[in-house]
Amino acid sequence: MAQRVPVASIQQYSQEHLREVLNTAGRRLTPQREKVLSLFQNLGPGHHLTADDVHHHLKQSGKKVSLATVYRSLKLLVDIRLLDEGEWQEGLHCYELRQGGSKAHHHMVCMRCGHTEEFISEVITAASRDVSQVTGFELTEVRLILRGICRRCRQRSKATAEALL
Amino acid sequence: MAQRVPVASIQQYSQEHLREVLNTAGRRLTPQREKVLSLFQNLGPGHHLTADDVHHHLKQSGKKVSLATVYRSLKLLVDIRLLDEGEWQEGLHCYELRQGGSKAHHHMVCMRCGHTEEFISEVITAASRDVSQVTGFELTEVRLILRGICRRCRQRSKATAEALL
DNA sequence: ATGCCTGCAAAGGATTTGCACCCTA
DNA sequence: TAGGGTGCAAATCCTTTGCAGGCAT
Repeated sequence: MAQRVPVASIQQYSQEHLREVLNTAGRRLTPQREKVLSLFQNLGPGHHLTADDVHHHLKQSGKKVSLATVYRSLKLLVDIRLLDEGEWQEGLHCYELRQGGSKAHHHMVCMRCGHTEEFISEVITAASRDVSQVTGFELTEVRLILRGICRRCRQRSKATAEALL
Repeated sequence: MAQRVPVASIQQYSQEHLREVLNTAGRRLTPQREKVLSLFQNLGPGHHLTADDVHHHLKQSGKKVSLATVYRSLKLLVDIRLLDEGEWQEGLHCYELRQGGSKAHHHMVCMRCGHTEEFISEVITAASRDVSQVTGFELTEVRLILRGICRRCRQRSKATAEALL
């Protein structure tokens, strides 16, 4: 297991990384963009937020960023590959902090409570690479979503069923 | 390989299946719903259409079904599990005929031309089951999307690059 | 200073919904 | 005949965009 790096460092690093990447592209590091990125960093990896979630979180923290700007920043951060975007729950476009390395992590979404777990599978990654290679496909992204009912919800419904007997 | 069943039979079967399922649920088989389902059946499996695509296709065939009804029918057909819904291309909700069996088929989408290939991987299916089992997750659906550049587009851009020399 | 960014509000696109009429079961 | 379905248009929801002023570089 990789050692956990202090949050402060991660933030520091990405803040600089962000400024650098932006400036190189002739774009700017603004307080708004910083706030959006910080939100994800403070929550830590594994959190999936919609644009609206981000807007609300920031508003509650007293950090005002307009919704339009939230949308613009999220898109930007995805371009820069600091965030990932996906529709894990039907109809909900969410963003999450991009995991440090090249590890493709996958999602397991509970259709009852919406809880999302992440996992990594070397087998699946390898299989994806194989399929791509055979097809002459240049693989950029592997995205796997398992949908179903999580353990907690299964136990809950089991308990409910028993109570009805 | 399973023997290929004549299209007519499939249609026949699903038409009846559709009526049966609907009636059982106190709902009705209408010409509109039939037209929407037929469109997918006539195109055959592997076609991904948006609600708007369906609307246009039907209009061109002289079969008028209002867009609102197309939306309502698509949702219904997904509920009945005759169609599958997915966002394979960013921001495009598409529908496709649900493959007969329990085989989870996956998608490989070219980010340049939008072409979509399908494939089946026993390895990935098995790995998904394993992960679910370990986590106590009741698996309902496995959805894998590989994004990248298809062979044709790679060759095309290679040719273009050479022409520029 | 320059011109990229922001906030606001309006525009836009996709999907849903209310309602009066229609038609299947 | 009853009540689910349809078409139409209006309403919603989510996201993008135009514009005037603001602020990094």
